[in-house]
Amino acid sequence: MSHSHQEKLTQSLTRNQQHILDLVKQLDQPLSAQELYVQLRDEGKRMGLATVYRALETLKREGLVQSRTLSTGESVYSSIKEDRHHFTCVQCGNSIAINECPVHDLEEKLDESYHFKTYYHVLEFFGLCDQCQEVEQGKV
Amino acid sequence: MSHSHQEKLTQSLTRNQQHILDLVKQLDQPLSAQELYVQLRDEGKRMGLATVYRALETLKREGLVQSRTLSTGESVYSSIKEDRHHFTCVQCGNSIAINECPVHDLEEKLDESYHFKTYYHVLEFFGLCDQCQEVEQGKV
DNA sequence: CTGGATGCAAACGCTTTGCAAATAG
DNA sequence: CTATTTGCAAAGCGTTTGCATCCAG
Repeated sequence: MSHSHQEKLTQSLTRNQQHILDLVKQLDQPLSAQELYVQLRDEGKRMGLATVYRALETLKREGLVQSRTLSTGESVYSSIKEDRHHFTCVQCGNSIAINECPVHDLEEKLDESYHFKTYYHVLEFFGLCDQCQEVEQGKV
Repeated sequence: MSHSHQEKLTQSLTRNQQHILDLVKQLDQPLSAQELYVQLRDEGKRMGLATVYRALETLKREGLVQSRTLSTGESVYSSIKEDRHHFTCVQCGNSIAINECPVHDLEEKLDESYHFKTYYHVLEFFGLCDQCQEVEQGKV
């Protein structure tokens, strides 16, 4: 049971939890619990859907995985390599990824002044995308 | 049917939509659709729960109301006066409001370069709060 | 008259939970 | 042997939707 290069975890990971973490890490895009469940099944790593949900919750608590909630209400999970922020259109619901992030300085300050231990942050912009602005103005 | 000081709305608001917007504006904290529903009922402004949901969606599309999703999965709605960001503990689920916001400059830049029309943004930090860090370390 | 708004109840879909069996240490 | 984890199916719960009715213009 090798935990590869993990730091000081509160508890060690179970086999299933490790499988899920490995999968999330190797993916380049966030997936929902159900999508991860299917993916794992296809890889031969069979486990119950409830286990996937429970494992993701554990991994989140451990700071190993992050999640964001889509406009549909479902959560998607990804590893905490880098920030990936989004603009979401309140009209069509589409999301566009954004690279810039002006938050790191503030993050450090908050951790100090509030004694937080921040694992990650989520920054989302909401408004109208280019196309939906045109639709609203009757241009289309 | 006076729309007070609203700008160029795509469509005019119905009476119920106006009631909901008024209520959201006068509240100092975000409420869920169901909480708003109860509040409206208590004020004598009776309407169906579905109407509240539909109205909030409309108000959001119009850029008159903003929402954020709690860790429980439910959405809470508030007016777009000012940003109010949060730190949420992945362990206990508690949220703490934060005043600082380093995002405005970026917001303008994005609107320009992507042709977005940003109504509002949401910034959330996730990690361990002071107390839960201590619990994890066995200090409690 | 006509299209949108509304209310109600049923349906949805993601997530959580109860419980017994399997597993870890 | 005891504490956890797991799987399955059954709830749970906020939200959405179908449909008949109501209302505004």
